[in-house]
Amino acid sequence: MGDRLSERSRHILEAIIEDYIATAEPVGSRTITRRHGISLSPATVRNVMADLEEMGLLVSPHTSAGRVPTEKAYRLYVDSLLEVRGIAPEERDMIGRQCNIAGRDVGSVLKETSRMLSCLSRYTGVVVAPRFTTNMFRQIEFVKLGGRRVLAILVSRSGVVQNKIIESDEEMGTDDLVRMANYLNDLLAGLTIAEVRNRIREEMLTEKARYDAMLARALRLSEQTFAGGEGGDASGLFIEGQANILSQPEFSDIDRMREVFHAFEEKGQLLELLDRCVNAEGVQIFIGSETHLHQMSGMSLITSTYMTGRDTVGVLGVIGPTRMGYGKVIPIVDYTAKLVSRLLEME
Amino acid sequence: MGDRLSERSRHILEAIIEDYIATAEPVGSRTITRRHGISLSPATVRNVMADLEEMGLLVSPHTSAGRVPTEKAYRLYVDSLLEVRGIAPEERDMIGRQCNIAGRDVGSVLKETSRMLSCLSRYTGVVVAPRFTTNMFRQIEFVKLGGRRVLAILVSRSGVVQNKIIESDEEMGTDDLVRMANYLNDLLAGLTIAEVRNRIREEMLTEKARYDAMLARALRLSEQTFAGGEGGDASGLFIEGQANILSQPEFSDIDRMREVFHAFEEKGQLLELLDRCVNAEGVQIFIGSETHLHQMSGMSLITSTYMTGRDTVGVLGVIGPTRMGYGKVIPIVDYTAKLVSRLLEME
DNA sequence: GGTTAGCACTCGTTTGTGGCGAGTGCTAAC
DNA sequence: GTTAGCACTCGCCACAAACGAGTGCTAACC
Repeated sequence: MGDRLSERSRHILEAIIEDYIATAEPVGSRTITRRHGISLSPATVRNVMADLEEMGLLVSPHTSAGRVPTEKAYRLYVDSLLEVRGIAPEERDMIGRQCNIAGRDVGSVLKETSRMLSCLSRYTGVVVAPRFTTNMFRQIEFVKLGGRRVLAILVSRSGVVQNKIIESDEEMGTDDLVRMANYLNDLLAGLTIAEVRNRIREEMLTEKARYDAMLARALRLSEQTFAGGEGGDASGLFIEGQANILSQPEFSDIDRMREVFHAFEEKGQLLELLDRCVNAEGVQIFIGSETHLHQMSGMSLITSTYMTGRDTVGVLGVIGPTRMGYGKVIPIVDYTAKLVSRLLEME
Repeated sequence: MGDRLSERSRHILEAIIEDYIATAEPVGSRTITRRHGISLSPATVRNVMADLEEMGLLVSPHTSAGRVPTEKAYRLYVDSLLEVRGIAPEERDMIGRQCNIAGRDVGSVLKETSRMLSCLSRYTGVVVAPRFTTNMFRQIEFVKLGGRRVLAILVSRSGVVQNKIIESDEEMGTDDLVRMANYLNDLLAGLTIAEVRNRIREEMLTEKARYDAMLARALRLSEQTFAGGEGGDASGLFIEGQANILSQPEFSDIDRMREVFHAFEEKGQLLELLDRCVNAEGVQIFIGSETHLHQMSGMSLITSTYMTGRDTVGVLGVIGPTRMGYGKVIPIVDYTAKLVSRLLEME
């Protein structure tokens, strides 16, 4: 009854988990013996199962049902039982085929990636664009709209475009706007967006700005451009294939499902969770409550990071039930992340 | 038994529809008499109901249940029974509060509008951005990315921004790109995006273009920029509040719901339907099968058009069950469309 | 001592039955 | 034309019985 698992117990546990992943039904001792490799009697298996239950790796929904793996069991499974196969060739081909960037914008590529993740995994795909603020500044342009409205267009080093409509104090000519943009492009070259904000504030305090009206105006305009974070729409979270989770038997409960969809619509908390993944390199796995999101209970998240430049990093992954085909999904996420990195190399 | 409805029948039908909208339960003769204004015995009401059923305005799910309105009944209801009240002041305020455009981009405003529609109606909000191709050209800019990649940024008259990464044949300097953009901005001023495409093709055939390498390059670059329609991500359809339809009792059937969500994810067919609304001015209503989308059976759509300029027109609206609160939703859609038009006036 | 056959037991699921009640259609009286 | 009365239909619910998958325990086996 030690905490160490015997080879046999591990084997049985693995069989149970894989059976449960495949069928979504509690697994009985009988079923296991019929399955591959295990030539023991049901009674023996039952003994082992009782042990596993005591260790907190299995639970039975009720006395006369089979056993179901706990989160702890899944954790053990992905950490030491599961050996990840490489990605299937046909999957690799499909990912490759999706990926040509010419004629598209970064946003649409990321959205398409999310869709592809959902399509291959049969769960829900998520892609988070790199935080705009950690991006390098590349270029700013101003376009005159009607009246005092000016459209500011911001391009980051990694080719992500943001635009904002700005209500300026006074009407400005097209020439003025071009000159301002040139000035700002010089001033802000090579900074991150976060640094840009500080730089603008500093610059506003200089003598030069105080006496040159045009300069002051340029700075005021840019201040508004860089104000207020990511800006609405560009929350940069692409969730695709939500409908896939409707097929999962664990979500036949309508209230449960509403909760999940609400979490998807809110995006805020999910984004927070995914943002935390930025720091860890490589594939990360959150099982059930490990996400610390109660709306996501019963769900797992597999993520990996991708890069669009030396140090601009985004996150992509797959959300599915804890009873997820980890062995299949992990290589998909891994390979996709690497491919997207290659694709968006922009420096 | 004439096809003409008596005043009394109309009154009863209206009561049935409104009761059913409120409760989602088949309505019995008894219930009706208890409701407002009708002081007849249940037996009389039953006679009337039998007539209405024969006219195809009501059906009963089974013999001992009440009656349920048919699509035909809803159509009659919105056409001649329902008198649309103005929008409630608190709703108007909420819409007004959402709407400031400064510091945001057109896309995020539209997305927010969709969210607001869903929030007020408690159904699902949809907003279609104006077709990019019917938009007037305002400005083009090129930004040099790494290697031979160029980022093309396209601004339409109405302030909508599109960007595309282009793989050019040869590496180009920043100065070249600026010069090209200037040339193209002159060339294409005042055309619609659709006209722009033809103009580029014409221009490529002129003597001038044949002997001026820079010009030819500019044209090739712009050709790629304008190729291939709306470009991926910017399908320009914003659907928000999908989770709201989960609360509707008619979608307690999980398969039914999966179908609806699939339709939302595909977007293609829905977009087609909404595109057709562009031509009709004012509020339009599609009830059930009138949408001609079988995935949308049992659902209704209320739309209105909005403008972002003299002749760039988009569509917004609400999707809900046929058993929708038409009286409440119609003014919301109407008012929102007018407000968005005012907000996005850009000329 | 680990393994296994046998067996009583548990408990969710399915099936069947009867009563209840909402609602109808019909008929006859007002 | 309207209404009361009444028999009838049919979904829904509660309860009970039969079923069966699966368990835990015990005793025998190698």
